[in-house]
Amino acid sequence: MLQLSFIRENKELTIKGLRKKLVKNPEQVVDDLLAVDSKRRETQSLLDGALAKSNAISKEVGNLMKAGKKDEAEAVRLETLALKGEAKDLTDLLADYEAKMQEMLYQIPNLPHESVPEGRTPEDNLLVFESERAKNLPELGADALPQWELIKKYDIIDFDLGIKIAGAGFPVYKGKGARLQRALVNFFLDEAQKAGYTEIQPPILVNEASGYGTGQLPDKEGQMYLVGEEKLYLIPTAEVPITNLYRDVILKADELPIRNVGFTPCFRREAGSWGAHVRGLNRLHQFDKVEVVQITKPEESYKTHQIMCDYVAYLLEKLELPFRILRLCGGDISFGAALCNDFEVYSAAQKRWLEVSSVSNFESFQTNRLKLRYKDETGKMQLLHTLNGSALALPRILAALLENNQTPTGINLPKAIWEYTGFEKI
RNA sequence: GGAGAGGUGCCUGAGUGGUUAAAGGAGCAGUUUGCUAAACUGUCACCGGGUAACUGGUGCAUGGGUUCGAAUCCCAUCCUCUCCGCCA
Repeated sequence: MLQLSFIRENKELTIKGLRKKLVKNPEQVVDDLLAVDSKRRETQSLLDGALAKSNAISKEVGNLMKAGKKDEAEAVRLETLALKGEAKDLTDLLADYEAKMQEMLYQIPNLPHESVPEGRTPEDNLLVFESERAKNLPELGADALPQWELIKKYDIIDFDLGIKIAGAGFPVYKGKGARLQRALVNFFLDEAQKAGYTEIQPPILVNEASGYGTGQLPDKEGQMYLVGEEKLYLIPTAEVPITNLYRDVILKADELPIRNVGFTPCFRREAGSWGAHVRGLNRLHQFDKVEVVQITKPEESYKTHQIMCDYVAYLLEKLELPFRILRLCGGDISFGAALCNDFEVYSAAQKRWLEVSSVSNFESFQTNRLKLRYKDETGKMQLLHTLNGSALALPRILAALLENNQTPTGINLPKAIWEYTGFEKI
């Protein structure tokens, strides 16, 4: 959620940013918001005056009662009836304006960073980096198998069993498949720890307030699983619980930056997004992911974003995967992000690029909802910045590893994870 | 699931209708100091008004209600803890 004071003071900048994010009629959106805001403030002033008067009268009644002047107190008491009605009306009016403003603010996306390219579709995303392996893509020959065939051939993941016990999109990992997945998780967690992140094991169900805190609600209501009668949501990413640990928190400057990493399963309904390219591991309702989350001072967040991107790139190099980095354009970047770099690995049998990580800077968009702040050097309360990124999402990494490393005699795993798998080959 | 207790600021914790989020502690800042300690002073958040000093309002789990006036009384909801039961 954008800060109202920012919009008020930077109207043109806001409109420009919203236009880049392809918001329709940004002038109208901002004007409507500011109109409600100005009425709200006007109403608040009137209400404050009425309440101040009423407080004074109450005090007077109290004093008269204490002094034993009961009749005078009674007379003053009668005077307040009109005032009371007025205050009630103003209170209701103010509540209306506040609710309306809140609703409008929730609908407004974050403003994109200046380095975000203009654009509408994924084709408009900007290629910012290609790894050496990406410049020299592996050629597998005509008989190369896509991941869904390899999975069957080596019997490491069973989709039919998943359908039997849960439904499509819930794979069952078996034998070396399960072991490989666990090995990758441990590899990612150990690397993150070496890079300075603290490991967190959060709940994977969260309440409504947490959904609002990180911005999944109300924007993506239908994309999360709602569980039971408790109104709890299955998390779509560890970002949600790990960032919400800091909801309603005022941090001290010396506690910053916060660097957390968490491994969780992630659940996504993916309503309406099933199509031709979602076979096998490409899109799932449940998948595992290791997520890194940082909370920084505002002036450090872009430097941190770069560090996080470098870290993800380092992991992909260790896994010997060809990858590229795309800077998402205004039309493709998510609702709450100011800047987002997508990491894609090349899956050589499908001959497709698969997104395995998004590293985003939310600036103060989440912390404004979370009320996550710190006192800066001058003693002023300031919203912090949040960033997060996958490091990494498992299924597509698995897909690329299987496809790119297939040989007639088996699948050769990258050296970096041998000590975790206990085998070098599937 | 049964019974009970409770939710007040960063923490402890008083407060059963009348100025006040008491009081203490922690942390931080300032003063003092050769240094440290001690002492003293200041220090909750949010929304308004004001260039500013300052000032109005709101907040005692949440939402309603009663009252001139609510932390305090009433209703509903949420959460936590204890004991019993069940149980990974």
